Amino acid sequence: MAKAKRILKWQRDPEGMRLRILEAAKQEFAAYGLAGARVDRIAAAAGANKRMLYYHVGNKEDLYLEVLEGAYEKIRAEERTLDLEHLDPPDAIGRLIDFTWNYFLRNPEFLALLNTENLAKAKHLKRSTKVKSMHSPFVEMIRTVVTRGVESGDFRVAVDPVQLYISIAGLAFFYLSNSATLSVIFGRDLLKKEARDERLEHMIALVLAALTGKSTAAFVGMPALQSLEHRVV
Amino acid sequence: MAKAKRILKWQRDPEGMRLRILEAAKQEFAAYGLAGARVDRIAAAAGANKRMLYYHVGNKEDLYLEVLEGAYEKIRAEERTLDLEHLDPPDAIGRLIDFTWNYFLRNPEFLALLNTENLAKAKHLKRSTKVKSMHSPFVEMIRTVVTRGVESGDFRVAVDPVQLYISIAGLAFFYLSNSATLSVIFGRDLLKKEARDERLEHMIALVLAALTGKSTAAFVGMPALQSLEHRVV
DNA sequence: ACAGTATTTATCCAACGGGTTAATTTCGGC
DNA sequence: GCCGAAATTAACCCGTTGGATAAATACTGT
Repeated sequence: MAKAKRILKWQRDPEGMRLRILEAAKQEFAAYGLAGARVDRIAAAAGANKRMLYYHVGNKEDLYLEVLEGAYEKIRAEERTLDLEHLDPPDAIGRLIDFTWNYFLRNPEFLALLNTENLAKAKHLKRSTKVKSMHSPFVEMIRTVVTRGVESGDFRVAVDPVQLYISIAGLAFFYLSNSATLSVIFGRDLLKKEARDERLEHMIALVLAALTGKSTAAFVGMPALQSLEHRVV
Repeated sequence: MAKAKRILKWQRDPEGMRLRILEAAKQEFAAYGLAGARVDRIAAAAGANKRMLYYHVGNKEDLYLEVLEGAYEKIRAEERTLDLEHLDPPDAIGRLIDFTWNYFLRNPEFLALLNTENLAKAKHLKRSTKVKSMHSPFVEMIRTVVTRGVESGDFRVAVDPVQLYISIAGLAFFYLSNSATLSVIFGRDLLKKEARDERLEHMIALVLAALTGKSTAAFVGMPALQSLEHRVV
């Protein structure tokens, strides 16, 4: 966590301060939820005085909403860099699953923030004009991929793209978001490398088998697939 | 919420009081999370004096753990009544999905409690000897169903039962737990009757298509399946 | 009856936590 | 150089909240 630079007494840095506050707030809200988050801790982590939060952003809920909006903006931005258009339909779906999985892995705070917001019954999201205008490009992407797949004969059947999107997200989200309790229940560490690889393989195999009708690696015991993801953004 | 009976002054009812406290606590923790829950609200909802919580259960965290344990006990009890053994493998999987879906629908607090516990990185669950000894019968159930399915030729491939269980739970859990934010994002009410029916159909079709290799209703546009669930417990 | 214990009520309080007030310091423009 | 707005700090306010104390009341066994 970047500490405030105090060369002599202090320096002005409004933009930097704002960013540090939002980053600290993201970590805090992700770690403790909205009610559990502490304004003082955010300020301390940001290397700021508590008063700064109110000066630069607003009260706790404003801060929370801004963090949430930022989280959505970030994933939407990355989603847009994925162009599934010129991939083979099965590859496109595999890539989508791979991206979703790795995005969640790389951004665990995003999962926690979504859970927090759902606990609040999306109260803040509903008020956010910003987020509502950022519709995910995925649904249309998926729709065209599915259509292409059906036309080419790669896919046996058409699926509602919203259902498919929720399914793919759900397969990844639940595993990661609930890894703590699941690891206790099943008595094995679901976050260790091998377990993560196995999970990705399973998800891709499950979805592709359903769509194409052909079995793939995880279902017939082949070695793990290489992750398709490269650095995005 | 059952109010304390005050016929004349007050009556003793330790067991009833305890149950009312736990029920009220469950609702409160599910609605606000651990940090957001208020001890006074729990007491009020239970028709009890706040002191009773500490007398009958313990402090806030003890109360929370007891609620969590109760939630696990309840689902495990219902799970045990489902015997998938003498069903056709595909029917058994369908029934499992149907049960999971409807259990989550009937017990939304369970979803919220799990999320809360995962936010706490399963800290309480780890300490609970009670929960750790209550393993879900599903994993073994699924293992034998899958084996039978492969032997009978109904299923093309063997799957790790833990992966399959997590996938089935995830398909249902994510949809329901995140229905608030997803409904905003997609601009449609995911909890209305038709949407719920459609989701169940989709989940069953997805998993069975992957396992059996045959397309089913949702994938070819047939009318909705009837829910298989009957009252349990 | 009555003694003793279990259960419940009525208050209280110290710490916490979000938010505010007011004073201080930096720095760009003139 | 210096003025005024912007940025930052320090200190405080005050309602909330988890938890505690102590007194009152109901029930049980004898």
